[in-house]
Amino acid sequence: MRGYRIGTLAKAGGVGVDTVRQYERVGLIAPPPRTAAGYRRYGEKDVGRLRFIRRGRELVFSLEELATPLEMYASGSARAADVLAITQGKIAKLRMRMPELADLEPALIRLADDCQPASPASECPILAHLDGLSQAFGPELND
Amino acid sequence: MRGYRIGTLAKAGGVGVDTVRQYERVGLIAPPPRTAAGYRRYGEKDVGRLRFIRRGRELVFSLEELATPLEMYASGSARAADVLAITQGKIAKLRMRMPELADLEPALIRLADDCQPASPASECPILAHLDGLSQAFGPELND
DNA sequence: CTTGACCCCGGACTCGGGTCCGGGGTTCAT
DNA sequence: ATGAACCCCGGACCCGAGTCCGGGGTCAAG
Repeated sequence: MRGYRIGTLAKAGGVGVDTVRQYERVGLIAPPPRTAAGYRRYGEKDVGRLRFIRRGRELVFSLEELATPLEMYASGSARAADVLAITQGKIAKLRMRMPELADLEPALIRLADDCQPASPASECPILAHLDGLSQAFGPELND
Repeated sequence: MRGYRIGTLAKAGGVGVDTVRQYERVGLIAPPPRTAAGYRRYGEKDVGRLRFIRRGRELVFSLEELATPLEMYASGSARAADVLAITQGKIAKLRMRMPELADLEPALIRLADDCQPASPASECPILAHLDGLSQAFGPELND
């Protein structure tokens, strides 16, 4: 019998069997054809799709965010303009977050380098910096 | 009476009142002193701390991940080495994710530019690319 | 001295994303 | 033809991170 069954697919995609079924439930993966006995049978494309989802999850994307384009693709009905809009929204979000992440890494590295491993935490520059973040914003709130 | 009360703090930190209390519950923010009437009274440091948490949340960090360094700081007991270890772990994680994000953005932009907004989704290059991700991995699983 | 805005608390609820359970069928190699 | 390994299903359960509720106290201004 041709194709993957759910366990094989799950392994290939790096997720659990339950997770695959979950994805099907929420509509992220189309209900596959079944064998006579009712077993799900998946193809090569499903492996790719599953990997894509997992990859997306590992980054920033919610299942819902992944669902929309996949869904549109499945029903050949959606217009590309819609996809474009979604994509641009995603880009905007990434734009906002990326520099913060980019800033963070070297800062952490520098701080880690400065660390005197034996000293008490109260002298740790990482923590000092962490605390220092409270500056740079100047609120004048007082009740 | 000196200091912020919870509503003011929440506003300053850009979160809800309930969220502040939630953070206190889970130990991310120390229980502040209270007025005679039982109102929480916060200081400048708390504003910074709250902002730090929110900032962290907006990126990739879970509350738990944020808790550890904050906690260590609170109890001056922790050794800087521990903080260093945590920080380096974080850096490693960022290293893994950053390039993926960095790759993603221009790819999305390029694809968006290519989009013919009026065409059916089946011709959308974004979706094509999405589907194309299934290549680049070559599994030889078959049962 | 009332009104409205604020605060207290604990517990319940939501939502997303899984993960586990249990009773039962299928497949396949030995 | 029997046991291990796999699959079915639905529903229960879990966790993180909030968010809402409801009954009650506080406080300042009009």
